[in-house]
Order: sequence, then structure tokens, then C-alpha cells
Amino acid sequence: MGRKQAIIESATRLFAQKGFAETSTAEIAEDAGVAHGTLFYHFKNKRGIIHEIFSIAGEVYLRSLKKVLCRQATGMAKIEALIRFNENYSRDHIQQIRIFQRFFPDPADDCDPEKMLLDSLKQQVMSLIKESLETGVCDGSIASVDIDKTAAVIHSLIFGITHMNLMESADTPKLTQGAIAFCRRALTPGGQDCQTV
Amino acid sequence: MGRKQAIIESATRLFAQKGFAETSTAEIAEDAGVAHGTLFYHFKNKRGIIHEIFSIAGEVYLRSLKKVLCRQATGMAKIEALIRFNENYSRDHIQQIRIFQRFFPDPADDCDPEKMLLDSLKQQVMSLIKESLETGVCDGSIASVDIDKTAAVIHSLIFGITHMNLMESADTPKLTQGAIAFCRRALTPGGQDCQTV
Amino acid sequence: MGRKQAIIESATRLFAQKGFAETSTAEIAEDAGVAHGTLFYHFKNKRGIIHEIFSIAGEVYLRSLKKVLCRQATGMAKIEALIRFNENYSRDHIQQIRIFQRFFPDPADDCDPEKMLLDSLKQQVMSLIKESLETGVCDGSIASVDIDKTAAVIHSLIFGITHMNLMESADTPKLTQGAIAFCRRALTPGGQDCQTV
Amino acid sequence: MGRKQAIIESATRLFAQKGFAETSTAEIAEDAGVAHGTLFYHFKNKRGIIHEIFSIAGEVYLRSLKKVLCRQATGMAKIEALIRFNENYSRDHIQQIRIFQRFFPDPADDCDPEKMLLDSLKQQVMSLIKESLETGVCDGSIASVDIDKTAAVIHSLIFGITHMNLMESADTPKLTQGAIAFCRRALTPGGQDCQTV
DNA sequence: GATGAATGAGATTTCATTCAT
DNA sequence: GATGAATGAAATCTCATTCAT
Repeated sequence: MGRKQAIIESATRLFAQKGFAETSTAEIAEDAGVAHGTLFYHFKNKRGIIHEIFSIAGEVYLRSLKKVLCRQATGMAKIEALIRFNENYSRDHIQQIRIFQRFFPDPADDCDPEKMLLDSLKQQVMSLIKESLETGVCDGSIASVDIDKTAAVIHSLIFGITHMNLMESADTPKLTQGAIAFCRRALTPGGQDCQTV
Repeated sequence: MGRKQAIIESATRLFAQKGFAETSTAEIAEDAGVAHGTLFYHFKNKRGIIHEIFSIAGEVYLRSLKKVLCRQATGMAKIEALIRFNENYSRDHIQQIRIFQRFFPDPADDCDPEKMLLDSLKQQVMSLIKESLETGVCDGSIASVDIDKTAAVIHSLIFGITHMNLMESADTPKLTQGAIAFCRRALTPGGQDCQTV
Repeated sequence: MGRKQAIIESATRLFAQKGFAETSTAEIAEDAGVAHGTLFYHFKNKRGIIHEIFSIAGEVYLRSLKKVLCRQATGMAKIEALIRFNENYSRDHIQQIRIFQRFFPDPADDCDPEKMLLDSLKQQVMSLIKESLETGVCDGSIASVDIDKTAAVIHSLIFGITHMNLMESADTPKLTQGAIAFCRRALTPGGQDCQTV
Repeated sequence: MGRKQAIIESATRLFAQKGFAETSTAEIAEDAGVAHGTLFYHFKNKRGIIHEIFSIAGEVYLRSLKKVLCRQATGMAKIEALIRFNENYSRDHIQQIRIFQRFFPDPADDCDPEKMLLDSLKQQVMSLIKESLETGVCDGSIASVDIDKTAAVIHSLIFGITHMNLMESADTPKLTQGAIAFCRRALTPGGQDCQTV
């Protein structure tokens, strides 16, 4: 593994655990087993490190999510898969997810490059949720709801669930199952055919 | 207004805007119009400031929430009021809420006093949600669902909504209506008797 | 007990335990159970406190020592009594003695008032030792030695013994007995007339 | 001379002159002609500086003392050489010796690393004194005395003499001659067989 | 006589970044 | 490509002292 990769991995672990401001560049260098100066050979500055982590992690997440969604037959199945995917993904990539969840920029600052990255990521996730809902409405697996509002709600729900899961140490209280049931009740059309798992 | 109160207010504003680590004590002192040393006369250290903000804000939030909930006639009304309350409260107390949402301790650290405060707060909110659901099941306004799981889902949803609202500057707050509609569909006792697993 | 006395006692204990610079005025005030400001009502400043401790402790020490010495019949008995007195006194007044032993001014600074106090104290002790030696030489209990040099040696010995005793926590390894035996051998007019330089 | 060495030398001078607590790290840095931050690159913290001074000075002192002692023919000569060595050494290494003499830790604190260093140094000096006495008893240059007690007395005496010498600016160092005479009288095997109590 | 809130100067320490090698 | 010694700015915190009450 190259030095740059080692730095990224150490930084990811440390930022996830302690936060960006609370992690020093010296600490990252030591953890990565490289000289302190090496950090600034590979990255413009400390922000440059988290920027790279952000953009890589965002891409990987999106690609994986898309792959999962397109495998599903119905719109409702996509929604369920989305919720399940999020649980699995944040279990397997705890550190990246934790960095995302920790990130909380000044909403007034429109120039923050990380904020822009994250905003674009969010918008793409929102689009995927909307597409899933539309698919569901078409194929009859989802009741005819307001697509935009519902997508925003589901997006919030997923974010909230992920956050709760990360706050607990590891016991992961099957929030996912409850969330799927909840969504199915909310979305299933009609005299409704409330299927549970 | 006493100096201590001025410090708390300045710190609240600055922590909300820039984050705890990114705000210096000198900055707080200057904003509050007191000498730098005065901070440490009134608070043991920088953490002491945020601790006080946390405990006060937590109490106020809980008290207000309880007052709103007990005014509602049915369980379903309580759930809706909860969602609406959260929107209003986080609009009127943006700074406190932002500090709460920013807070992301190391889950491994069980001694963090702020974490403990927050955990206790979360548990009390969870209890209120459960009570509301139980009331709803009794009075027939809510379908018979798994109380614990559903409460956890609603809690996550509220957290997520609040977060999304805070991330946008102020323009897109209509998440609340969508969330209420979503929950109503999920919880209203339909023709069906929707059992969760 | 008046507030001033309480301050002196707390300061004595704390200075002895941790040293002058390492003890804060706030700490003294708290230990004494008075307000912080009260210290500066009774004393000009922090130095003023240790100055008072010094002068009182010096006087008490000297008075006690004189009382003990004048009770002895012979010069040799005075020397032995001096050594024994030092052990007893530093056991019973550990804190004062520790403050004295800790004190180590810049030898270049001739204006230090504490240094002057201590110098005067030392000189008076030296005089008492010389008087004892002279008495001993007259009454035949002590060999004819160089009074000045011998007094200086005994003075150093006593200081060293006291220091060693204070450095050990409490086990006090009967240095005193050994010292008395040592001095007796050195001073008793022997078969030999061991004159030196 | 490297920066680290410059820091050590400046710190030694300043600690000796004004004391550890009374010397600021900024002062040391300025005196050494390095940036303030450089201190903390080379040393963990302020204590780290004095720790290094202590351990180097202790080693040098012991090595020099051993070299001097093993050159002496008889036990009594060793004792005399020890006293003389101490005068010379503390004249030539005033600063290091002054730092040692100033050091006065809380005797209750058993973890103080400087205290441990000093305790080990003291014990080694004690061993050398005992060996010298034993040699002297064997070769007949020293009367048969209680080795342990006598060693402790001589150790205290040396400490006391050094202290007195350091307290005076530089003018009155003739303590050494008196001390040698005193010890010779106390230790030379005379007509009498002076038993300790 | 006594208090304690307030201060400002200064202490120690951290840390991102630079740069000569 | 990589290093690590060095830096200086800034951060947190301490503390003797003052002063209005």
C-alpha cells in the first residue's frame, strides 16, 4: 500500500473516531507510519485530506446504492432495498459514514467545497428515491403519494436511522425492520395489502 | 444581563454557527464583551460552557414538548403535534438545536458527561413517543403496531427531519407536512390489521 | 481562630507540601475558609504571607532552641542537645521546617527580604553553636578545636540531617543517634590530640 | 551546537538561578535563541527539560566521583577525597548542583520521576561512602564504627556543606577544610574506642 | 472588616505548515 | 518522492491582584 493510501486510511479512521478538528496531522502521520512532512507532500493541507475522503466515499456509496436499486423489480422493493442497503453499508463502512454524519458546515457558507460535495451527493440520493417512488406508483406497488414530499421524508428517515445506529456502540437495535414495516404501511396502496416481512 | 448570561448567549451563537472546536474562548469573550479571564471565572473550562448550554437547553426543550403533548386529545394527535412542535421549536431555537445536532461524541467513550446528558434526553423523548403511541392504540386513533419499534422509527424520523431543515439555510421547511401525512398513512388503523414482525 | 491566623495556617501547610510558587492564593483562601479577597486585606500580597510565616517561625525556633541550650550543663551536652532538639523540633514543626528547607533564593539578589530574615536566623544559630563550643572548650568537655570552622561544620551537618529526614516520608532512620556519636568522637578531648589545619 | 543542546544549557542556567517554577519556557527559548515552539519539539513538556538535565547531571557527577575515589589508597583518603571532590565539583558545576539542591519534591508523591532519579543517585552515593568506610576499617585508616549510621551522617554532612556553600555567593568556601578535620577526628582510630549508642 | 466578581498579563502547550536536505 | 527539524500563531487556562460593595 502506497503512503498516500495509508494516510487516507489512517485519517479516515481518526476523523471518524474523534472528529476532524480533534485529530492532528501529526497523529495521522504517526498512525500511517509516514513522516509528518509527507502529509503535505501528498495533500495541499489538512482539508485536502478530508476532501479526498469525502469525494471517494461519496462515489463509492452512490455506485453501490445504484447497483442495489436497479436489481429490484418493483418500486416498493427499491424503497425497502434502500433502507436495508443503508443499514448494511453503514455497518461495513462505519468510518466513512461517521465522517459524513459528523459533517455539519455553516449553512451560510456557500463556498465550502465539502458542503458542495455533500449537497450534490444528497441531491443524487434524493433523485434515486424519487425514481423509486415513481416506479412504484407506475407498477402499482406504491400508493399515489406526493413524490417530492415523500422522497424528502424517506431521505430524512434514512439519515435519522443511520445516525441513531451510529450513536449506539454496536448493539444495533433492528431499526431497519421497523422502518421497513413503517414505510410499507405508509406507502402500500389502497384497501391496502399490508404485507410484513 | 449579567456577564455569565452574556457568555452563554455568545457561546451558544458561536457554537451553533461554527462548531465547538472551531470556536475559541477568546472569540466568545470578545463577542460577550467580557475579559477573556472572566470565562474561566464563571466556568471551569471551555467544556463547562457547552455543558451548561446543553443542560439548560435540554430541560427547556423537554418541558415545552411535554406541555404541547398533554394538550392533545388523541394519540395520533400527539404524534402529529410532536412533529409540528419539532419544526416550530427548531425554528425558534435554531442555535440550541444546531448545537445538539452537531454533537457527535465518540460512542466508545461512556464517561463523556455531555453524551450522558444527551442520552438521558433521548430516552425521555422516546418515552414520550411510546406513551403517545400507546394512548393512540387505546383510543383507536392508531393501528395496533409494535410500540417500541415504531417509536424508534418516529424518533429517527424526527431527528432526520430536524437535521435536514437545519442544513438548508431556511428555505425548504415543508418537510413537516409530508412527514405528518406519511405517519398518518403508516399509523391510521386501516381496514387492515397491520402487524409488524 | 481569626481569619488571619487561619490563612497563615493554611498557607503554611500548603507551602510546605507543594512549594510557594505551586500554591495559588485561591487555594489558600479556600483551604482557610475565607474569601479570596480576604487574603489581600490581611496581607499586602502573596509574598507577604510567606514573609509572616518566616518571621514567626524563625522567632519560635530560636526561642525554643535557646531555652533548650541554656538548660545544659556542659558545652558537649549543648552540642548534643542541639542535634537532638533539631530532630524533635523538625518532627513537631514539619511544615515550618519544610518551608525553610525549600527556600533557596538567588544568591545574587541581596535585597530579598526573606533571604535577609533567613541569613539573620542562620547567623544567630551559628552564634549559639560557637558559644556552646567555647563553653565546652572551657569546661573541658570539648577538645580545643577551631571554633569558627567547627561551628560551621556542625551547622552544615544539622542542616543536612534535617533535609535528609524531611526527604524520607516518615520512617526517620535514626540519623540523630549516629550524628551525636560522630560529633562526640570528633569533639571529645581524646587520648589523641588530633589537631588539623 | 544544536538547538536541543542550546535549550538544555539555557534551561540549566535559568533553573539554577531562579528556580524551575519561576522560569518560563518563553524565557528559556529566548535565552537559547530558538523559537518558543522548538522547546516542545525537542521535549515533551517543561518537566521533560529538567528531567533531561537531571539524568545527564546525575550520571556525570557519579562517574566523576567514582573516578576520584578509586584513585585513593586508603579508606580515610577516600572520605577526604569525597569531601574535597564535592567542593571542587560544585564550584565547577554550580548550576547543575544548584538545580539538585533546589529540588524538593512532595515526599508523599512516590511517582515523581525526578524524585526517583534523585533517590537512585543518593543511594549510589551512599553505597560509595559505605564502601569507603569499609575499606578504611579494613586497612586500619578508620576506626571500627557503625558503617550504615556513619555513612548516613557523612552523606548529610556533605549535603549540608554543599548547600551552605551555594547559599553564600562564593566568598566562604573554607568549610571543606573544617569538615575534613572534623571527620578525621571522628574517624581516625584513636586511643579511645568510641562506641556509638 | 470582608467579600467575590472581574480582570489582564502571562504561562504552557498544540499544531498546521514550511523548507532545506 | 520523502523527511523531520523548526516555526510562529493561536489556543486554553492560571493567577495575583483590584475594587465596588
